[in-house]
Amino acid sequence: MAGRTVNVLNVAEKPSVAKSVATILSRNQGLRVREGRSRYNKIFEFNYAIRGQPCHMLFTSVIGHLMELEFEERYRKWLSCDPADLYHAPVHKFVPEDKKDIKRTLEEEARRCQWLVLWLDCDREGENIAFEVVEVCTTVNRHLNVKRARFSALIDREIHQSVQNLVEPNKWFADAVDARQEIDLRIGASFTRFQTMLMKDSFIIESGTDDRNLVLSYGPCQFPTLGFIVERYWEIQAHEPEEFWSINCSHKSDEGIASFSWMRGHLFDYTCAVIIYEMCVQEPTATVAKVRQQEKLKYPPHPLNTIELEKRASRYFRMSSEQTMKVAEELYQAGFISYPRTETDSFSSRTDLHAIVQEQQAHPDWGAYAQRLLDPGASLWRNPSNGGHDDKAHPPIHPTKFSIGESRWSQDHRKLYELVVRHFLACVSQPAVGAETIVEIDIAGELFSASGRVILAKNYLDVYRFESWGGSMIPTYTVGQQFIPTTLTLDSGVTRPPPLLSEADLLSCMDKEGIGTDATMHDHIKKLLDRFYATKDANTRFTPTNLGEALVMGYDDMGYKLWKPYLRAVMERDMKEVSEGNKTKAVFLASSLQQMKACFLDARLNKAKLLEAMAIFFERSNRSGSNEIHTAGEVVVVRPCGLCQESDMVLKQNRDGNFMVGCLGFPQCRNAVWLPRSVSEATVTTNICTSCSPGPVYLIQFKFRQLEIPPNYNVNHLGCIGGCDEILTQLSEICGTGPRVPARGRGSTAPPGNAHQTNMRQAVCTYCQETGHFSNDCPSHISGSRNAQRHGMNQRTGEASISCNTCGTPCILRTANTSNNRGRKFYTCPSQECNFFVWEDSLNNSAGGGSVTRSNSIRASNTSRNGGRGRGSRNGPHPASVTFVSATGDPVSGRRCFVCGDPSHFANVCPNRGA
DNA sequence: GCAAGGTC
Repeated sequence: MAGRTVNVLNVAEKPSVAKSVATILSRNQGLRVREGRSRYNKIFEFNYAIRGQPCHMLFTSVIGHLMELEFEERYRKWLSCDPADLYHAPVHKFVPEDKKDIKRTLEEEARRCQWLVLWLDCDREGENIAFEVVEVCTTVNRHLNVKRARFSALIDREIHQSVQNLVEPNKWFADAVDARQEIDLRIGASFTRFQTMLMKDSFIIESGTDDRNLVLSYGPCQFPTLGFIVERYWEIQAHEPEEFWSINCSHKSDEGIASFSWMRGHLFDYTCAVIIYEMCVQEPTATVAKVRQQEKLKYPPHPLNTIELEKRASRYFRMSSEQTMKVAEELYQAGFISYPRTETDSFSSRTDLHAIVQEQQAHPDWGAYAQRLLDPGASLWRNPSNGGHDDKAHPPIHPTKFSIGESRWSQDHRKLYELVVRHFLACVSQPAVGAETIVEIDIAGELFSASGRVILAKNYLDVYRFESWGGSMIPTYTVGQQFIPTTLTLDSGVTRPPPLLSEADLLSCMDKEGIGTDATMHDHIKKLLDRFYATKDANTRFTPTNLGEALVMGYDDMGYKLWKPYLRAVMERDMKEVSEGNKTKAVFLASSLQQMKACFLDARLNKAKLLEAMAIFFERSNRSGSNEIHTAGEVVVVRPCGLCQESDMVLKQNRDGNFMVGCLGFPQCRNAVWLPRSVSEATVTTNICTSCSPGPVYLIQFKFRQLEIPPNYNVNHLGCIGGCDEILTQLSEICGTGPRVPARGRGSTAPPGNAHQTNMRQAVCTYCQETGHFSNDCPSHISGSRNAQRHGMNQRTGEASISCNTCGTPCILRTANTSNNRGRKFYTCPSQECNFFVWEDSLNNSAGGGSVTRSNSIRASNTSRNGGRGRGSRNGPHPASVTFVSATGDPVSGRRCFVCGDPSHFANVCPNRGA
């Protein structure tokens, strides 16, 4: 159907694509360039034949979306309408001022063309932009023949194939985006106006910004992002440290030292751990059960996409995702790296990977590595792995131009270019190879293992300096070999809360839940900082501000999961339905907006929840004299923190009204003393306690609620939280302390209307029973080893009624704090030598004979037989060799039950063992 | 003064 030459207007999504495609199609022959109305969007001209039809091709571009969506004028002013009206207020698309010149170029060129070919990116947004271009062009030329070019990479064959097989634009794809835009706008604008006006009227909000500019925005991406941060923060607060025990063993020989860890990991039940430990100590000979040697590979990363670039730049350089994208964009604009906004993490088989490596051979730092890669004799090359993502539009991020660093580059430019190059070189390299040895030993039926690793070939790790693979040597062992452990200890530990979310963690959460796109995730993160919803520390970890926490808490109290990723997930599913033609845009819009409007109206009805949550952190603006004792920001120091020894401990009142004295170093330091629930008022005085340390410990004037304390206690009390105050201790025990209900944590299904808790659990040491620290931080400890612990006398319950059967020292009565036995009392010997332990309730149980002497304590001493006093000092090294002796000083030989002393069985099967 | 999505 060859005939008269037709003029074809071709439009790409960005200038770089217009240039690339024009260059490919023209084969760089007769390609002319001229200026358009917009300085960024050139117009390329050349001749081409589409299916035999001679064409004069004009190739230009837009810069992403050409149009924006906006409410009609009369709804634009914040006070012009009820925010609820924004769910049905008319909206229209328009070309914003900064895109007008692009529009004019399109109009001018479209007038003289017969065909319009759309070269927008082949995703939903691209299809939507295509329809924006169609609207602009067909408005001035109704006779345009509109076609779509589908291409998945800027590669010659693909582009030529694409132009010879033009298709129709996909309206369903564009519709899905239209609907998303409209829903985002209506939800965002309505909630933002509502909550901003509500809060600004009600509270004094310090946000570091001018009150006039304070906007409390709500958005379907920014709020779930904030939700991730708050949820983690709550998880940390709700964490209840739990003590656990593990048995550890080391063995030193001429070849070095091996640390064996218990293959059970750890136990939360102290008694069980002691019983097993005792079995080990009775028969301490270790027998090597298994020696496994295997080759281990550490693979290089997948090719680099945007999210990985952001995560790695954050991890390796602590660069913010926003800065990373800004620098990457500049490197891309200057031609040094490929397009930085890509989901793709696998290279097309058509990419000339060798050519990219070749370019890097001259680099002073990694040039030699690039040369080795290209040397077939070095066998370093490996085809890159496939990460499983492909946006069909862009390749993984890789270097496109060699540079030893340009003079105008900042440090960040240098770092990011280096990361892109090294990552690429790593991708085409062999994995690192290590030889791993795992040794398993058996002590009295318990298994322990130790491992060592030798790196045989670093391979990709030679160039990818950001990753490492630790190696450690252990002595050689053979199966059946026997030895006496150098140390065998029962150690305690405590479970720790997870850390605050890092930027890399946050990006992972967003990626996993589909919040934002690779090109926008960093924007959402930045928005949270700009809105003062969250802060980021030097380690790139995020903490919600009071404002951020209050907003999430308020909506959560209403029972709405507006701060969860579900809303976005549902919208994403609906968008997919629309883009596949299974649901119309009208149906999606109507149902979604109806639901959201109902949610909005309900939220507004329940605004008291939002106000309540805000009132926890902020002062009411319409009340001058708050009757609350401690408002946000007020800091009243009670004492220096003895745990972290860095910060002060201050008096605080939690959301539930309970008082506590907590460390300002929270959440890094979790030292806290909860005060009795019956306290109605607490004021720090200038009086200083004469006995508690570290001081000064300021006395607090308490007022108790009369009805909540026994009649023999005074309503007013000047007390000390340092541990010396019997009255405070007694009232804490009688009235209880701290939160009344568990704090919300991940997946909490707490019904709306719950009182809120911070639940910074009261720290109570299970050894000395003092508040303010856990047993692993107990000052009474001499070392972390259970075998060498000295227990402080319990001030409250120190009245020992029984004595240790080994040393005769009066025992202390303590309270178990493990999940299985919480609240149960037991006796232990305060001596560091004895491992005496007995449940209080078992003493009254006649089945066990009622005698504590049935317990067979064990001690470990060094060979000098000095009674063990020479070992276990806080910093002292372990002795070179240790033999185990029984309580009587005889070498341990026979097996005896720890509970009843019977040599016929072990304690774990003892018929007399307590529950 | 609101959203999220493109991109110079």
